[in-house]
Amino acid sequence: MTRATPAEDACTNALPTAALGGPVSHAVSRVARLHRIAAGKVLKGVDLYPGQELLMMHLWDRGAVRQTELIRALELDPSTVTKMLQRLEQTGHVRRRPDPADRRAVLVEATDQSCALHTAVENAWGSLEEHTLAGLDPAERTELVRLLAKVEENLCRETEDCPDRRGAASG
Amino acid sequence: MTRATPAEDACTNALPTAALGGPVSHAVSRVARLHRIAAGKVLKGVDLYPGQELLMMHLWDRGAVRQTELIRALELDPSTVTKMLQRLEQTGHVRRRPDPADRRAVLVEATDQSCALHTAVENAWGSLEEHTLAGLDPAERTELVRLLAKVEENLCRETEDCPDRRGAASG
DNA sequence: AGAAAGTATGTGGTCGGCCAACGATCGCCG
DNA sequence: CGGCGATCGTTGGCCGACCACATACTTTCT
Repeated sequence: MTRATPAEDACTNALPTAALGGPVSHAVSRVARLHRIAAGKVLKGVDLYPGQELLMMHLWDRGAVRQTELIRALELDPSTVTKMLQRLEQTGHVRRRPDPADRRAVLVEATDQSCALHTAVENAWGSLEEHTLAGLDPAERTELVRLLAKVEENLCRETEDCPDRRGAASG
Repeated sequence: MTRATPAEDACTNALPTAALGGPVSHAVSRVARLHRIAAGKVLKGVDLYPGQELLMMHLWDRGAVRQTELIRALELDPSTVTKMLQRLEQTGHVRRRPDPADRRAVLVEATDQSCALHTAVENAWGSLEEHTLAGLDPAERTELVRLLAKVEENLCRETEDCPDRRGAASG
């Protein structure tokens, strides 16, 4: 009677009510957690914590930006970004300077030191992705992305949190 | 060039390098975060924080258990469970008493008060699941679960964290 | 029995992440 | 020019989650 999907059979040995009532919810949490742990391990080598790499990538990608920009791009809480930046600054990955054009704002940019990690991080990120998707053929990968995107949109609608209704794509 | 999948187009307006280098990793983090937020909102009504509901569900499902059992079932760090339990105890959802059979261990069980929430939580969890999967037909849902399970297994292998090689499924 | 190994749990510290509330600016409008 | 709402960022508090380390008890082995 303890039949389960292959992965569940491999990683757990009982299906609590939670799994029956919400298999996807359950799976998402677990996958996310495992993924974060895996990311943490990979990132350890470059002195970054999971979550920080996304921020750094954005910085490497766009150069000096305001925190607001990061907040929007990463879709995180402002306070979260502030604190991440504080630590990142302290570890020398990031530099912050006041925006001459707007004294409320702060411009953030990656330090040269951190730029040295750029490639390493992207490689790590890439191999993590590859590891995550091991055993999935291209069609399955595409499908997974598609389904995940649909789910994301559903949840996005719920939280009503994504600042999309502003036509920012046009500019 | 700003082509993106529908959901990304709906929730973000630019694809950083991160998204290109690891679309699935990216999607998983975001879906998980949004899902957690959604769960948080739903759970607010029952005085629980996201994460706690899984623990409670296990308790409702299995009655009095040891922390070890919870740790194994939820696949969390022991210290995490300890702290969750401390808070849960303080909010009156859970009771802890020493295990007479093993004085190292502690037996945890849901309080009567918390049992009143049982149904509410399961309903909430169910509707969250439904909301998450809105617009996905049964075949897509199955496929999503299947792919997620595969991914989970991949990551599980990496972290080498899942205590599966012990034949506990018999019990 | 007594030491060594193993198990169950707790502590302290660090992070990411959220919310609520606050100080500082900028901008618009009267 | 002066006020007032919107915007940018920060602080404090709290939670989940990790790790490393410490403690208490059990089991096993000599």
